[in-house]
Amino acid sequence: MAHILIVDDEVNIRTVVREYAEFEGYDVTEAENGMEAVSLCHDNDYDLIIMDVMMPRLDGYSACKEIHKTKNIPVIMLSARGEEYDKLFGFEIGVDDYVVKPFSPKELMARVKVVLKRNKTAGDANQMDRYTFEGLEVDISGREVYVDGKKASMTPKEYDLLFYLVRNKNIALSRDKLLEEVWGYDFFGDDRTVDTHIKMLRNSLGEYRKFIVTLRGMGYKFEAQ
Amino acid sequence: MAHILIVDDEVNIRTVVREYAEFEGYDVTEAENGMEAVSLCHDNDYDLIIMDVMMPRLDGYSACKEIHKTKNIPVIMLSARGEEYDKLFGFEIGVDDYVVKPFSPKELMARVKVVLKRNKTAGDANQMDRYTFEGLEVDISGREVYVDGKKASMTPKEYDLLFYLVRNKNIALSRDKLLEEVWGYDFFGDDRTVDTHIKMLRNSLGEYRKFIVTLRGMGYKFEAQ
DNA sequence: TAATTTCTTCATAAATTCATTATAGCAAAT
DNA sequence: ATTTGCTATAATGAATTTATGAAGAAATTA
Repeated sequence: MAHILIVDDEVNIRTVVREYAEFEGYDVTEAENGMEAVSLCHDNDYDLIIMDVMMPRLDGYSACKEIHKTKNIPVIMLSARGEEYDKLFGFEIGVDDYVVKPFSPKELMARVKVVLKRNKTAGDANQMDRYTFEGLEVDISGREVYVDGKKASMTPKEYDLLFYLVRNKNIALSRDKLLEEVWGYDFFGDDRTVDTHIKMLRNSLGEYRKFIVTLRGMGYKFEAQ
Repeated sequence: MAHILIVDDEVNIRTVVREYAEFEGYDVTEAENGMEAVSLCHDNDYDLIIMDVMMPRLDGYSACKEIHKTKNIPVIMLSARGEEYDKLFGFEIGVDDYVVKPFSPKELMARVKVVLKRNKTAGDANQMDRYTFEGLEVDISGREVYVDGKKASMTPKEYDLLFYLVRNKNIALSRDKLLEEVWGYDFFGDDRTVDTHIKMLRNSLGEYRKFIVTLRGMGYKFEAQ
């Protein structure tokens, strides 16, 4: 069943939403503010976020933007009446729906249902994830890479490694982390294996090898945008 | 550009919405009640319907149900405050969004934008059921395949496999994914079964076998256009 | 039930890719 | 400037993966 993250600084709101959501059969996790939500999303996968706009530490919009940098999770915003400008703005940055406070939990649940259903069918087959960095195009769903418009042919490990790096762009990744995520938790080989594959990947990327940065004493990072 | 049908018995509302919609670049048609809307939808194709709930002759919900019997057009409902039961009910019968009267035209336009965008990506796949790739014709609804105009006779699994590949063309598909989607979740056989059927499918496709690409270490992909 | 078609598994050869090692090269610290 | 530790690269044998043909099992049809 779907896992929902509820982000609000008022414990009463969290509790009410949690109760209704759990009654509907969803798993629920709570966060007190945007900062906590971002951190939780970094380490976990949620299917939907219900988030207040006004919160201490990090507001709902900023948190939404931050989370969407790395993950594509639908968001329902809880906002006070009369924040129309924010509404227009919010749809732009990837908010899926708004519920105005004070809200009816029933209506909120109806909207949760709709948003989840919508994203289920969308994400199933045709969720395109395609990235462009200057002349480098990385089409993860199509498992294709173009260097200056020309298709690069790479080995499986090169694809897997590049896709993982791109998905986690601008995040430092240790060799251990890469081995665990790209090779699998059951791989107990040499650290240097990563180096070799980074080398081959760099060759495949030509001038765009520059996006793969060596973090001396640490690992690697895909640095772009 | 998108064509919008506005259904409301109050001419002032229709006019305001029309002006904002046309400013955004949409084509607009008006209807006075549900009956008229149903009749218009019977003869024309609209991309979105904005419809009031309360109308003489035929109310919004009934009209929505009636229209959805034959066409899959997204609907935004205009409703008065405090119609919560209706909201829950509406999501069930295929209403995409609600806007509460009195509404801000700006907000309405923001929601129009979201709903259209959502349905653009979703509706794309559902309509087309016949594909042509050079001399290869794939008629999914007719369950027929033509190679250079000549009907190819294939086994059930070959059809199912090809249709799934074509429906998800340019998307990398793992053997597990194919087994799950084409064979069913209750198939617990060998991975290599896919290979064998790919082989037979390729033979059936003759020169157009080229569209089925092997993704080493991963699976297969139908690559075309 | 028998005949026919289709499906799945298995074995093998060919092709590709991988992990490791050794060595050279580079960067930071002393 | 030298040392130390880390990274880049090339080479190679091992391992993995795919294509294919064949055969028995299963399902469908007559």
